[in-house]
Amino acid sequence: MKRPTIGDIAKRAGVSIGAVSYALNNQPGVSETTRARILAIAEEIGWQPSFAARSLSVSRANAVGLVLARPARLLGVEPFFMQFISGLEAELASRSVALLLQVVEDHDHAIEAFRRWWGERRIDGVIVMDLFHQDSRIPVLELLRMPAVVVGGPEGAGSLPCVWSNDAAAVAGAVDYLVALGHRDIARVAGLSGLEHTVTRSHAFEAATSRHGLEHATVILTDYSGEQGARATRSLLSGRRPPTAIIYDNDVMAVAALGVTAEMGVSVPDDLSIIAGDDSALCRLVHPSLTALARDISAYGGHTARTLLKVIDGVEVSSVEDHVAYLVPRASTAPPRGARGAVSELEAGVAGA
Amino acid sequence: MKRPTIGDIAKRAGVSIGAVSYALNNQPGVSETTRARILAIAEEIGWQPSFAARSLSVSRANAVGLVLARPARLLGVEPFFMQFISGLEAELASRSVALLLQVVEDHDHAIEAFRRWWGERRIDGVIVMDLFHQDSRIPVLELLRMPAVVVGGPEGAGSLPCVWSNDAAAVAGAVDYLVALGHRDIARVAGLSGLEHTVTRSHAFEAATSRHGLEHATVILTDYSGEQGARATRSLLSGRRPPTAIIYDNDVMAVAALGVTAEMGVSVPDDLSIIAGDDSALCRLVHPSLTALARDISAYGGHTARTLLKVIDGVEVSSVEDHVAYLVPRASTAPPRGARGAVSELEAGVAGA
DNA sequence: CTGAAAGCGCTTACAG
DNA sequence: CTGAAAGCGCTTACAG
Repeated sequence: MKRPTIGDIAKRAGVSIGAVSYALNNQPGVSETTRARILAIAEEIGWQPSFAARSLSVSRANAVGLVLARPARLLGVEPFFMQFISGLEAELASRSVALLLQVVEDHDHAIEAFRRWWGERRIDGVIVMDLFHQDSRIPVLELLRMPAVVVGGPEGAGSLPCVWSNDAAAVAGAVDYLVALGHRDIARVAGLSGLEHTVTRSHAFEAATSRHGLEHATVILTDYSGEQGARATRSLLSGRRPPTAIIYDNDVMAVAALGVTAEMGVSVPDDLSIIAGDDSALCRLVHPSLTALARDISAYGGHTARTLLKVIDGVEVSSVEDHVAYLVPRASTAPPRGARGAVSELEAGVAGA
Repeated sequence: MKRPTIGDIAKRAGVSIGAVSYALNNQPGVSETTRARILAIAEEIGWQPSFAARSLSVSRANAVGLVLARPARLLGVEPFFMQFISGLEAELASRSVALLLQVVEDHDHAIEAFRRWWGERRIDGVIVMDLFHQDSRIPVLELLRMPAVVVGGPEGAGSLPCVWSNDAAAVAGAVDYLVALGHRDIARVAGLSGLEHTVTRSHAFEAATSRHGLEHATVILTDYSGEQGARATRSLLSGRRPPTAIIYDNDVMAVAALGVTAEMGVSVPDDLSIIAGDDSALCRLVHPSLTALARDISAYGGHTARTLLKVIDGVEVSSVEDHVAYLVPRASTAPPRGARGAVSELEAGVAGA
């Protein structure tokens, strides 16, 4: 009933354990016939390598760590994470690398987890999500010389390799689209102010709106939660000059905004156009369905996994760009009332001519 | 630059590695003074135990596995999972047990993962989610004599310990509430037909509705996705005798239903009352906010973790009951139009007397 | 191509 | 209380 070891195989095959090891690992050093015999015996007695023993010998954990530093409350509603993790995990599993997951409160605890896991040689590398501006995790990882890949960047990733998506271009594209529809009053409800990509997106938003000569380009910062998204929306719509379009930094807040418009009697998209910053099933669930900036999040996770495995294998990797998010127009965006009237008049004029 | 081992500590302290091991593990066999000296040295040179070496010696992995067998698409939108995992992980982390996460396509792949992890002694136990009726994973785990705890049950969990919540009572309570409001036509949009708790809930729904003498208690099965939730809602509302209240098996479908009612011009809660089977931030995000069956999912995860750790420690555990979900009334439920009229007449009558 | 042996970094009886 | 040694199950130079 005890689990079989290579010693048991060696005994049965009448060879040394070294030979068994070579055979099992497809190394030269055994004849094809003995290799076949050894493999057959291993199969027969149901041998499986001891993970700990192998780890100890080759000093490799075959595992990577992911430490999420967001409250469970926010992680839960945000479809992004589970989707990213799925893609990440699928790629890792295909190379028999395990994923260790930990959820912590802040970066200090994340760093503690890195230190412990790495010190124990329990993981071969980590992936860093939710990159902050001046992120305290980066210098620690650099110091530990720990294989790591940052999701986001490249600004703020320090010397660590990163997999990123051009957020600035995506935001600019969204603004361009709204302007093309005729909007002049566009606001943005952003995520956590500490996040590097919030900074990037805000800069891009400002650049794009001022390029188009828009003046009232308000930005409100939130924690990504539906509550704060709703609050920001109420405040924008109650202002002296309410925007005719709002771009949200995720889908959860955009959905919450839809609730606020219903509550305030604001019609979407007639009175207000809404763009969700992430696209998930949520955006198609609600009515009207939400125009969104879409990306294949699962593939992004897979891309990240492959990059980390390269880094662990000692391949020199710097920054890798993933696809830019693209706009998926749905029912929540349309020309603003005024502009539509203008278009109609124009059409009428043309028709009359 | 090489990582320090207990050998290094022993050399510095001028003792044997055995003594160091005893000191580090708080075992008797060393005097307090040498223990203190050894601990100080360990601290000083930044020693951390090699996870693999320790695992190999004590033959314990200090890790548990979680294999999710749902498509990423569904995992992502469902806030339940991330919340459950957070609670689970927090409890595991507090005892320095790691969580290995894998996402697979079906139960066969899940079983394969169990076999591999267990064979490699990479985990000490697993937790089984989404228990199916006649679940193929159960007999395998029983055969492997692998520590495991089932989330759900106790029906269908076989001889495995489980942590469950009384779904039947929760559903019955929801039906009672709707009936008390005056509803007589109540439908249920259920989740995956293969899931054990779908069966349990359907039985409870039938029992409750027939106890109240309701006749048109339709049940429609779905895959939990918003798409299918929306489709089921459309079909119910387009029927010859549309229900005045619908109970959904999760929150995602209830949100989707809200989209459908908007699209069809059905007013919630005037024309239709909606109850969501899970409560998450989503239910408060939308407008009208959704009445829901609420539970502390994170605590449920923690409870599950503690139970599994007990099982791993050899404690005899059978089935453990977690809290029953309770109804959180919000804006999506109200008396049906007819009944409210009736109540008004009644009041009028009373007032007139 | 094969065997005997050292080593990975711990834990734990077993003698002193 | 302490030291020397075997053992956990592998991998990998090193001789034949």
